[in-house]
Amino acid sequence: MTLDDLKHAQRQRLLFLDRCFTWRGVARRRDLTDRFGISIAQAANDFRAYLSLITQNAPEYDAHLKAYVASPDHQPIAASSMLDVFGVLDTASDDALPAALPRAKRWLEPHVATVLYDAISKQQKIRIAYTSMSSGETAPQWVAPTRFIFDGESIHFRAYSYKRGEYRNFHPARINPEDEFQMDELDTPPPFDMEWHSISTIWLRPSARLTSSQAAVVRREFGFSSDLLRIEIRQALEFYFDRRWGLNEPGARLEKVKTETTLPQRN
Amino acid sequence: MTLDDLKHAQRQRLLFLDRCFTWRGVARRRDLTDRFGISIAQAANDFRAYLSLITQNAPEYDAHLKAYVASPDHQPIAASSMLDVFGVLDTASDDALPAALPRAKRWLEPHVATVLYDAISKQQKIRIAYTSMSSGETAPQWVAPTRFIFDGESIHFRAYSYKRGEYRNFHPARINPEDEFQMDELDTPPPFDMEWHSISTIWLRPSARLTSSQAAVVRREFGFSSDLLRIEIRQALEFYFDRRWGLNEPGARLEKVKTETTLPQRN
DNA sequence: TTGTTCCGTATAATTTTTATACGTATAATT
DNA sequence: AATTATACGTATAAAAATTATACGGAACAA
Repeated sequence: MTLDDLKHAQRQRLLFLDRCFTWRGVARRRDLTDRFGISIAQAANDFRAYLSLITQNAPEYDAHLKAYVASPDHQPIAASSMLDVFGVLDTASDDALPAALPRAKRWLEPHVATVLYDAISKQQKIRIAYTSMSSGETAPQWVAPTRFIFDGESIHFRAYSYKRGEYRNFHPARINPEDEFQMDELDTPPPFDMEWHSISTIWLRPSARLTSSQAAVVRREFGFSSDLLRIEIRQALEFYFDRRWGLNEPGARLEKVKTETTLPQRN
Repeated sequence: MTLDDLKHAQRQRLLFLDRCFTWRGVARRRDLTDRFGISIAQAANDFRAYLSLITQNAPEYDAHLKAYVASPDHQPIAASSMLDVFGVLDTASDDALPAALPRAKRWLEPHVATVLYDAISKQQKIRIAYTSMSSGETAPQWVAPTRFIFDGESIHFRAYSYKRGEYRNFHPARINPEDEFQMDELDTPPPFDMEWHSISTIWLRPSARLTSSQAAVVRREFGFSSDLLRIEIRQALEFYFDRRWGLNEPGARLEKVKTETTLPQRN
């Protein structure tokens, strides 16, 4: 049996169990009943199902701890994001304030989102009143949105700008939400989005001013042991990269070595 | 009936539906069957359940679109994170590269995490070989970890440092993972963590150099209409705030007006 | 018109989950 | 040493959730 044979709900529970074993090292039926509101009988079931998936280095029950303990060589069955990991490690505090830093609540107007989603779905162009952050002016323009993008903080969208004659990344917050959002058929399909389909490969290394033991920490933190860390990204998103990775900050611990861009294979 | 009366699995599905209506403006049974692997009969069930929760401005079926369409005044039944919103807006691309910017894969050694989790659970002190980023030196020290914290990028932990005689935030990547991690009972319970239980209130405003229409965009983006944006945060996490919110970056659009700290009420 | 694709409903069959009872092991308490 | 509490396990019947299936309606395209 594999994870894919399970129903979505149980798969979520086994993935949670997997994260408990990987990051906490221990798990109890209680963890499942608390998180998912299932009965202890079902939780026992889930443990059995999880253990049947693990062939090597399976967790074992420790009667003294009254808990299952992961093997020191435990291999997770799925990768987890840092947020998932924190969800498992955070000792549920009942306090008002969480142990996580609040992120900026970059707000997206639901109405603006639905209008853009509509234009993308129907492949139509739309008239928006867009405020330039360089000039501060707000002017209407026609754009043909193609998709939403995410820079890790807020949601942007990619669209063909008739004003500029090229694809650009737009920020929904700069659209006047009171506007009427006129929509219309495309007269001619917008061109191929070369930047979107090109791949930029960015090579990074620990900042040169770091000592070798500091550089070792940086390698550990970013999970690479070779000389350089290699990141692949759509060229259209490269603009957001430096800020997202904090490369321009005073104490930056990584620095860019080089960037290569590969054009798409057109068939 | 309310959301809380439902089983976890169905609640997740209704929350997903809610996000579809809020951010896409439309939803179909197909969306549920694709995402959760349920049958269309069950998806129809879920729609009925969702609609029974909505008393005002409920979505209605549009026979032309062959989809349920949210009312223009649709009120979401739950808040969503930007990541949740993007999960709904991202038009599932089969491409190799996603439409989201990769975030730095801040790596956490599972073994280090389990050892720290163990020390926190058992309320013991632990000896770690910790590399200072200022001096670059690696030296052993005893700490009493109390909890994990999350700055949005990577996971840290808070611990009482016997070397410094105070609580500090530590970074797991700076611990030498090859170490033996000696553990021991606390001889005396560590003191009250004043910084953790104090609340800092930070007031922000659109950067002074912005025009009024640019400032309006910033207010829209951060979701406030009053003069100042007020953020509450644990004092212990204040250190991470400026970087997380990009206040020190050249083009920062928000600036700090003032910070007030409230000490905890001791009973 | 026909076929397709959405939506809906209803029923029986199947699967998942719960409730319950009972047994074992460990540790703390009496 | 016996008792209690709390973990764990198993097994069974009952309840709930979900599926499979059939059938009907509306919109739309060929």
